[in-house]
Amino acid sequence: MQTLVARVAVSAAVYSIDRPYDYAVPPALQHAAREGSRVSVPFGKSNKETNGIILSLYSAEGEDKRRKSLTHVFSDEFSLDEGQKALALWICQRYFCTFFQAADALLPPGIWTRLPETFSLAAPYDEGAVELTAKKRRILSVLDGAEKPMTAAEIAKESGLESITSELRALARAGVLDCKQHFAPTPRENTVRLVRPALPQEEALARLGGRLTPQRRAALDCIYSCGVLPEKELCYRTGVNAGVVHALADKGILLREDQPVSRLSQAEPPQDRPIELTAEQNAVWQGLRALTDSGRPEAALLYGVTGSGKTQIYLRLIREALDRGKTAIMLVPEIALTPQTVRLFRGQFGGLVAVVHSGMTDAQRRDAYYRISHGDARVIVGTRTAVLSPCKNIGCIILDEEHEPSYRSENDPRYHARDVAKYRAAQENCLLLLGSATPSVESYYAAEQGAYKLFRLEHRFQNVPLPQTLLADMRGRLMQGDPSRISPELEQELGENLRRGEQSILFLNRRGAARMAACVECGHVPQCVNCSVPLVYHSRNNRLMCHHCGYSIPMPAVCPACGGDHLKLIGSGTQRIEDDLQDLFPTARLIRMDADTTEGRTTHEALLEDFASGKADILLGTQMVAKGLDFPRVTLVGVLDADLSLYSGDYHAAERTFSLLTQVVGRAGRRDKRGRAVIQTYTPDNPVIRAAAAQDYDGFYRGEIASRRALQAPPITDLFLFRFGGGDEASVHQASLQFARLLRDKLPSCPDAQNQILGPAPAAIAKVNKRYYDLVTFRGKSTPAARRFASGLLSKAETLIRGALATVSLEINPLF
DNA sequence: AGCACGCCGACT
DNA sequence: GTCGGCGTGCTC
Repeated sequence: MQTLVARVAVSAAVYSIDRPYDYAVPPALQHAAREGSRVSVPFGKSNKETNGIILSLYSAEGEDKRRKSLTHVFSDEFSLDEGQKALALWICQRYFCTFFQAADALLPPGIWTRLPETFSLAAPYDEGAVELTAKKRRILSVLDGAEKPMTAAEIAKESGLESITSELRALARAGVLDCKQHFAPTPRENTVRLVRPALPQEEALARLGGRLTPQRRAALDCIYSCGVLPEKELCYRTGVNAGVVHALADKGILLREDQPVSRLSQAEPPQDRPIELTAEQNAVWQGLRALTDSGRPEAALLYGVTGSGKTQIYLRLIREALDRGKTAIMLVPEIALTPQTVRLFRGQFGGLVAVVHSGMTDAQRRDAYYRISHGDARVIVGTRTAVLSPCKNIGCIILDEEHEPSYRSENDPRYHARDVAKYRAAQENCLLLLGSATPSVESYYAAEQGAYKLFRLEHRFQNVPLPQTLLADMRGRLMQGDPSRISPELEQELGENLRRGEQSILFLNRRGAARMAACVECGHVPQCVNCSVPLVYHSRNNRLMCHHCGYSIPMPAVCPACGGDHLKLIGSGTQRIEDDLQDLFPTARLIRMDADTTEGRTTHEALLEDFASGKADILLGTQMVAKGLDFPRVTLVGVLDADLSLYSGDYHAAERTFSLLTQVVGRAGRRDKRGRAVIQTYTPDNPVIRAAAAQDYDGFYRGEIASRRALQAPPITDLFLFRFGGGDEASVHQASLQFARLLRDKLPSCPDAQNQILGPAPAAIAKVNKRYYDLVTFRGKSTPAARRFASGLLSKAETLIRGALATVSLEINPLF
């Protein structure tokens, strides 16, 4: 006897048991089940209904007793194709997650909706089939009195019992209860109801004759002058009720149709505006063009100083990909995905653009997914998640500001958009272009090694000179007990700018610079009860808040430890600097922008607009003022606490600081005016600070790569980091210790690894959200063999720690 | 005997 | 991760 069997990747399978599981396809589902289909299957001893994806189908002879059957096949629209399957496989191997986790990341959200299982008595039931505990009797009596099937939650509520799932499962297995799983239909595409005339106007009027009421007349007048309108719009414009429109449609005078929202934007045609290039840009473009013509996978790094016009080259590349009938992916950092950016690409490529980012609603993301997978959208503009888009036939993938940390996912799977892009470009034989004014050390190293072709744009647009930079030494002031955060150098420059009516930006390097409360008497610093970090003062609500978990307390009047009234705020928040500035320059108009003052994107945008239109003299803020908009009238930039981000202890610290400072300083001066920058620092001799002040990337890179080599840090070698986490510090510690011992035994047999183990050590922030973290690391080259070895160890670690109330994950070259 | 808890193996 | 089976050991 022949049975159709599906090999399924199952969502409930954890890493150490992640493999395809075989299920019989019941006849009723055989028409729907395909390779790539999303399904529901029973899994585990309790046969819990679990999501899955069919990897392949085959026919088998005879029966296999152990084989269970598919329960349900989800709608076809969001099934995985071959390319996505290969990508998911690559992701789960590279980022140490299950196949299902990887595959799910490629699909839009909200497509797995299932209703809770319901239970009912299987009448008549056999009393002798199970031994009935008091709990089970209670459950049966509740169900006996019920009119319709109940969910577990309803039964629990009705019976007053807790944790009844195991009883319900036992009763279902014994055949006493019927367990039913229901599936909600997958949400359809968002649609708009459009209305258009079905007849010529005279004919319509004739047909209505005397029944042409004023309302009908208004609706018809409107629709005949507009042609097509959304029904809502028609009602809105004419003030008629939707019933009137329905009546006209029933009489065959109007046609109503549902149009997917996603198709509407296609109405906008591509602009085909000429993309002008300077001589230097053109040279780069010709070089890249040669790469796209090669028909092989190619990768290039475009190192171009701020304002050198990288975007023009991106537009040209995308245009060229479209002309060849291909698609293009344009990735930008989270902070840069502003309405302006979207407008730029829409202006050029019109309705061919799909925007993809994680802030969109589920329905919006499904629409975008639909348009991309159907080939309606061919230019994908978005943040890191856009690199997972279901586009086919890719002509080029571009990462702007490739060094940005937002390309790294912080949730499982913890992929890096740059690496995924590299894989996809290789699969598609297309060009990967990485652009940056401060390339990541990794990428520049790869370019040096010849893995990437390197292109440079050395000249700023219209040859605007780089700002003149001044380092302000803060050390002396600190020792003299001068608490002011504004150096005399900066004060003087600010004063000058105000006199001349020019704008200034002050950038506060917030990393570690937040305002904490500390008792001057006993030294106590209020900490978060969940996370091992100091609480940060927020002036908005006068509370101390945790930036990791959101815990907060009102600002205490007295020291919670010693009861003294000397609890003071230390560190410098933007609020405090705002006060200082207001004291120094009482007439200056200030805009302060940080997490306190800007809730949500719109206020943020509005503040920047205000500043751009000259409604303020000084913009003061954190990270968010560093990037994004160009302000042509800004001629002075000040950086406060430049070095604070240098000492956070991970190997990315110097790189992050350099790129931040370079970008901020690059904001100053445009067109006709040479800008000035003042960098306030406590370590003016630090080579990273000096290189940033001089806008000297090459100098920075040479120093940094030497120090990475000395430290044996990436990209010279790779770090395999196992992270153990759990609520109980002791058991996390025990687990990581036990694992480190295991690793010591096994590591000598690992190909491409150095036989040296780091840790277990507590993570830099050891406790986050009531969870403790321990790290165990080894160094090696991230080769397929080494990754297989590490994967095996992760599985072992997972089984090792079971019951320890701990979890373990593995990352290569993570952020700490 | 009756059950709570921890450990262990299995998951198609 | 989650369940069920089984042993241990405590309690009525």
